[in-house]
Amino acid sequence: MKKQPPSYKPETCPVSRFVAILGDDWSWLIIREAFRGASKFSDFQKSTGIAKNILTDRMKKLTEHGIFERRDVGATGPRFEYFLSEKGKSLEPLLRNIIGWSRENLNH
Amino acid sequence: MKKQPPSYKPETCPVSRFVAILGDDWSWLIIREAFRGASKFSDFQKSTGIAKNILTDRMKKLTEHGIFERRDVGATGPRFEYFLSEKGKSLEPLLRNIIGWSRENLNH
DNA sequence: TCTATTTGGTTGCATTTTGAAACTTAATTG
DNA sequence: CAATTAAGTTTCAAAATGCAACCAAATAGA
Repeated sequence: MKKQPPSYKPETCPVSRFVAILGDDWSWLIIREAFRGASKFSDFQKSTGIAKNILTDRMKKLTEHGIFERRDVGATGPRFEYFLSEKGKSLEPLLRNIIGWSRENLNH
Repeated sequence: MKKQPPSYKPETCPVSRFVAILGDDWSWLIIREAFRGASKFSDFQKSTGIAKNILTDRMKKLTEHGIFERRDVGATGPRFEYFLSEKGKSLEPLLRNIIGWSRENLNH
């Protein structure tokens, strides 16, 4: 999404700001896993199947935007835990809506 | 999103099915424009700023998934109108949620 | 203490998707 | 029947994605 005409500049358009962060293939799956209890990098990586470099980018982006927080949990090896911030948790109703709409409208 | 482990196969995961269709940079902006009254190819193209070839792909995809319907409206030149199906209209609460969440949580 | 192990990443490169601009096609108006 | 209009297509460059191999920090165990 390179070009943005006046009506869709992130400064003035909530939908534009939304898709800039959550409008991709993986973020919602990552967030859903978090609600299910995932917290370690490897949790997300294994359960979603996302490539490691892409997961690194997404967690960084979501963390920068305050949806996740990254915490050091001293254990063997590098040891970080990603957990949903209050802002992240506030996505739960939206996630439920997505799941509900999908179940009703996207037949497999 | 190439690889999909068992727990995220579209057949069994509503979130996966959702992002496969609505998890991209443009679809929500297109849908929002439709709720605002856009209907012609050029309406969507001008108001969002999306490249024509990408818009072609998105409208095709959204139409194939029953969110838009394409109708011939005989006027000068090629003359199609894209309008939201019932399924498309059923996205309105979700769109409102997205806008609301974005306004409250994504500061510009 | 020294080494092996366990994460959580990076890097390099191939493949896919996106974007911009120019071009094409179909229909219609004058 | 030519000019116009709208909806695409095509071409090619640039960016994002995916995979596999590699690296690095920290602890556990000997």
